[in-house]
Amino acid sequence: MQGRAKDGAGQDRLGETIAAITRHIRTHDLGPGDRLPSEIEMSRELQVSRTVVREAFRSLAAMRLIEQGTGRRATVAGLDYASLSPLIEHGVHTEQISIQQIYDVRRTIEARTAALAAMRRSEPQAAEIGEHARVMARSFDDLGRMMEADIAFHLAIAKAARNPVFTLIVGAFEGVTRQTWPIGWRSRTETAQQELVVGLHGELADAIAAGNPQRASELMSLHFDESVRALIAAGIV
Amino acid sequence: MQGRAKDGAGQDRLGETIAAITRHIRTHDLGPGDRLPSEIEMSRELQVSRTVVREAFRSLAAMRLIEQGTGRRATVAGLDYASLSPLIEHGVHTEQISIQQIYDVRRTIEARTAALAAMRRSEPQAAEIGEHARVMARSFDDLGRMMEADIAFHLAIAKAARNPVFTLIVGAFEGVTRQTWPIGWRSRTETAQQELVVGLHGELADAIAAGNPQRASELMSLHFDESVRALIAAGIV
DNA sequence: CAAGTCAACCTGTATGACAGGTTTGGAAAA
DNA sequence: TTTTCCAAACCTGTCATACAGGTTGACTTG
Repeated sequence: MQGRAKDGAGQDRLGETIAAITRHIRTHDLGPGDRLPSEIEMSRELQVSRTVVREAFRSLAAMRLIEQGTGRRATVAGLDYASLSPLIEHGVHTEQISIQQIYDVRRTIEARTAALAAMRRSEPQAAEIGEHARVMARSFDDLGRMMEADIAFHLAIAKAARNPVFTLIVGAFEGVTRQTWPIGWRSRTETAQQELVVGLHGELADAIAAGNPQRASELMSLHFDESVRALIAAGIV
Repeated sequence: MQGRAKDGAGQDRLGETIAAITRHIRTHDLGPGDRLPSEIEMSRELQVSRTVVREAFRSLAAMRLIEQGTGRRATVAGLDYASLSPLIEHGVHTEQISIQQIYDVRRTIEARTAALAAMRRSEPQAAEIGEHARVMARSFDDLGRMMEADIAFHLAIAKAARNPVFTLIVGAFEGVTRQTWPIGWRSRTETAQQELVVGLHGELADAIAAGNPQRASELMSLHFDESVRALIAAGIV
């Protein structure tokens, strides 16, 4: 064991190793799918044990900057909101975030994605959005399917907005939505209310297909107003 | 070694351990600052090696759901956007996100935080926002200080909006901002342009202090319009 | 009762080992 | 020559053990 760390630099081996890996990605100009050095290679290069390198890789994998798999080299990851959902859920479970606060953010973001989608959506995207709305309309007997169609609907709109950051944010709320959706639905006791919600999705899909950003944005805002009312009616704060 | 995993469940020890830890937090109703079991305790309980438990803890720490420190038990973490900045930076470096896309998201979000801040800010918060604007106004000779004041200004507004999710999102862009701010500033070659930008911050602070959400929102939008023009002038896409 | 001390506990890191998945070069077959 | 197939080399996942150094809490001492 020779002078490994302590040579002027700090002694935060893990942090430095994480930095070294991200630096490697940048300096080698790696993109999604490109392979990273093996753990042993990296440990030799940085003069730290494989243990530290492993924890560094794991940390990056947890943030979804890289992807790992048994026997396979780690690869640079594409953008993925999977690491955001747990963060939001954690905030909600520990009562640092309220559901209403999430809805306020979603209204703000999704009014914009709806407008952008109306301007930028491709034909297949418009079709997909419409299809999700239609699935919802015929899933009154299968709420699980309706919920998934609802989530897919909003995500498809975000994707049609052609700005991955919006997709990231909308996706971040997916986990929480899956947990609160049934509550919100059940709170809409009148059939008329339920049909209104589903109908709103259809109109929104039409506005986006018709390329009417103003109306799309308005409908999305209406949708969230209604949702917040439903949640309040269900006693959710 | 007796029947550890493989007993009906899957064999993804790491994933299961992570799930077990988050479950522990939920079932014991732990909040920020509360201590988690030690690694050895956890490994005995889940019948996995300390190695796996360590990697699980590390993964959660990377997502900032828990906090670790040498010799100390891991504790549940408060909401923190520190894990989001690297994600956004990764997206930018790998060219999956453009700076303009980030600005579009920021405009959307921050027009709303400005309006909310105008409605909800406390007196100290209004004072803090104003102070950041004033620091900017007298830092033409120290761009590092001006940049930090600018970043702090926007974050203070997000906090004054009293919705932690907005703070999370605004904070997520901090890292990227720190890398692109100087470029944007330099592209404003005319002194008049530079004074306009700084002046806008002052007016925004005033609108928030005066409790004028409409104007605060408008000013924030103007600010981002100007910023995008500056970035385009600098050749940033 | 306050301050200081120490033992028990805990995390960070290193090393070595091995199971089982993945890659890859080259041999064998077409 | 090209394609197919296979075994060796390589790689990650997990376990066990060891020890340095930070933290904590209880016990001792003033």
